[in-house]
Amino acid sequence: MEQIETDGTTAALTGSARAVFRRLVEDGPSTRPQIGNALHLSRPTMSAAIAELERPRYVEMIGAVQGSFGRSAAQYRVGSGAGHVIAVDAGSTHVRVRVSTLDRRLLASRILRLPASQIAINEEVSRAVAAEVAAARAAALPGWGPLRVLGLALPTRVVGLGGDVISTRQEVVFSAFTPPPGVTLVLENNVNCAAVAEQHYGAARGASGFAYVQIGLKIGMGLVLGDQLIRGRNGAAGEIGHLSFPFAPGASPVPGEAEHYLGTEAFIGRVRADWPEIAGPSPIDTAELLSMAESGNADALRHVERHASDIGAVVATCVSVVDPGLVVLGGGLGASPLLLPGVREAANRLSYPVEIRNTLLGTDATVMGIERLAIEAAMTLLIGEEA
Amino acid sequence: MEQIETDGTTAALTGSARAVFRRLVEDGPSTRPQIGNALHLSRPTMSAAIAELERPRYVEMIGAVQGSFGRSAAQYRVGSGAGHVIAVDAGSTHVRVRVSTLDRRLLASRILRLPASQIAINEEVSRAVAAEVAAARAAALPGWGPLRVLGLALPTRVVGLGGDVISTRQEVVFSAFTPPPGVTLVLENNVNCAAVAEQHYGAARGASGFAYVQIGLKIGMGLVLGDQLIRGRNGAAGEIGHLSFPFAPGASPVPGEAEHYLGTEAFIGRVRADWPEIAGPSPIDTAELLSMAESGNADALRHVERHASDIGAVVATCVSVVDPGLVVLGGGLGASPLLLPGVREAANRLSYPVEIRNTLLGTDATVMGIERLAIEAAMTLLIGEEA
DNA sequence: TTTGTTAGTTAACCTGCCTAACACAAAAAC
DNA sequence: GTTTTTGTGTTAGGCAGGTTAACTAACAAA
Repeated sequence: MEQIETDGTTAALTGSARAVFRRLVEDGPSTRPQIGNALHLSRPTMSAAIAELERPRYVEMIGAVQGSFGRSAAQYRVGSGAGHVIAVDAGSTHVRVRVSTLDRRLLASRILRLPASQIAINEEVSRAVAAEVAAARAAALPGWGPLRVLGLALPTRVVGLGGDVISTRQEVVFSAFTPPPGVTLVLENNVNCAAVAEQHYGAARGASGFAYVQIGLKIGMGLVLGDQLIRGRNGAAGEIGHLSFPFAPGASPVPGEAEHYLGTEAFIGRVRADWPEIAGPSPIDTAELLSMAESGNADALRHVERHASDIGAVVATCVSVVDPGLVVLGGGLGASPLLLPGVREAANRLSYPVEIRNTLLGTDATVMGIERLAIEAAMTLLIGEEA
Repeated sequence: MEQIETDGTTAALTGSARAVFRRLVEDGPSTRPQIGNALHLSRPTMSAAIAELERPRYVEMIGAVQGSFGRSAAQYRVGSGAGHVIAVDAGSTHVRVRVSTLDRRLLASRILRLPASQIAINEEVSRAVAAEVAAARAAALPGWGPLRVLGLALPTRVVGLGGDVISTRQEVVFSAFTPPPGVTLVLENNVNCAAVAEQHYGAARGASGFAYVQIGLKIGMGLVLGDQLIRGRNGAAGEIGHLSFPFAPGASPVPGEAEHYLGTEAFIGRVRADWPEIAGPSPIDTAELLSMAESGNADALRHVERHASDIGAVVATCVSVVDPGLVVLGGGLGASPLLLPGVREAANRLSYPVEIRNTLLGTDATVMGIERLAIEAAMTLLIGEEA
């Protein structure tokens, strides 16, 4: 009943072998005794598991580690048979690509700056993705093993097969880009990706629930509750840019108005309209406004404070709905420590106690998150049912 | 290595025995072949599992079922050794008690109407809970087996051992009520309980995620996402009464103001203030308002419509944050079909597509939900790790 | 009474882990 | 340079928890 894996499909592995493989993927190179102790596996079981995993080159020995006494221990890592993944962040200003093994050793990375900021995903972005993926694949070496999964982070809502694909613009990314056949495709919203990255590698490491709030050209949120990413029925969970606004007695709320009020365009517009002539030239964009505020400009500081307070009110709304306990601020404005105190004050004044932190990953968060999701999908392919 | 279970602690059961027991708890009496087919267990394994479960009386045979041909099949159900649970809904107007076996056979039930509507939980409620629980326990028969779990649904935030218990008032229920020693206690917010009940037995059966919105004296929400109840770091997930309000440019939002505006007190106040003198006497409470609206009174209908629209705006806020895809309306006003179209229209206009339904369980939802949670806790006690 | 069909038990086996005991390698002790 | 100490890896055997195969038991219809 031996299942010969000619291509990259699931080989029938024993439970302990799966656990060992997962451990090597998650925690990087380890010696046999380290793995055995961590997973509470006996040495014979470790021997059997390693033997199982070495046959399809899922793992490979990379050396021996000598302790103070005794025989040296063999060290293993994920092997070439496990293959690799390509992670792509198709953003509005850049296309970022990471090619990595399942244990996140970087095989190649590319960054393309788009000629102009693309407000929505379009054919230009699609062409750029096609070119970058082709370039990454052309550089492939035999030691990379098979390509298991291609992950794509998109600045749109993303719905699965059952959903209403038309209403999202997610298909536009394929207008000029044909994904390689036979490779599993993983699509995810870019803010959700950033949240995943913060959860595993960034400011939310160790938290079982938190909200990642992106504050930039658009505003959005990625929600992780009970250790799992919340996507929503229409892929719209966390679409706080779509909150209706204003919300007051007698007022007529307009859907999506929160984004128009809180996005950088409207924000910088209000700043410039309100800028006193004697204070010199008004800032041209939020980056300039931030640097003016950093150097102590009182008018700039006042506007940043005000915006932080507005963001805090939105954060408070989210806190009242899901009570995540932790909020990580990201995106162009959210990465700045200047907004942090204002958001923190407003959110805690208006709702339940919540910790607020800045991103630790910055612009790399999205591509790291889609990389993580691609690796998880590859693990499901290889050993089934990632725990 | 045989573990003799003298009291009610975990007996070391085999995996298949646990699965059989769980199946009997969840789906009620079944024959051996039914269970075996459903769980893909061979007949020898079924024999072993049943034998294991019969020794501690976790299951018992209750008869034989005859098919069209062949030998009749033995039918089993959960036995007295599995014990029972007590579920208590300590509400603001009633205290409801259900005593049931783990497979939800009702052993006893009690309803006490409180002398006056208690706006918050207090010693009066605590005394009532003590009396009702004592009465239920006094009626216990030997066939009920041991009391495994006491579940309490409370109209407060509920936090676990790690949390800030002081801020929640949840301890007030124990001011005059001492829970029976040695019995596992399960506390949960009453709206969350109602959500759990709708998820398993009511309007949200089969949905993997939805929001239960309670509209009555207070407003609140219970969130189920990815099949699990979302409680939040401070037990405040779904506390939409605590949303700050108003939320508009230049306005100063006040925390908790949403409840003051949307609760029945303020609502009926606005109705009475606005009531035209020629329309006759104004309604005294929302129940009267609803019945006037039902019989076609135009002024009553107008106010109900307006309120539905306000509720719809809050629902839209929740939909934009978590996109549950389904919202179940409950509570005194939420149970009425009159509000449904207005909420549905406003929510879908202001946010993403969302199905809106009325509760199917009404005032029983909370006690049924805490019963379910108590049973789940009892299962964890008996077989560990409820899947 | 025979026959066909379904229910349950017994026997034998398989998988996936374990412990016990032994063989092996490398530093430390002599 | 041998021997000891200590940790690494393998071999042998056992056990838990499932399987299939084959038999016995029970019951309705012919």
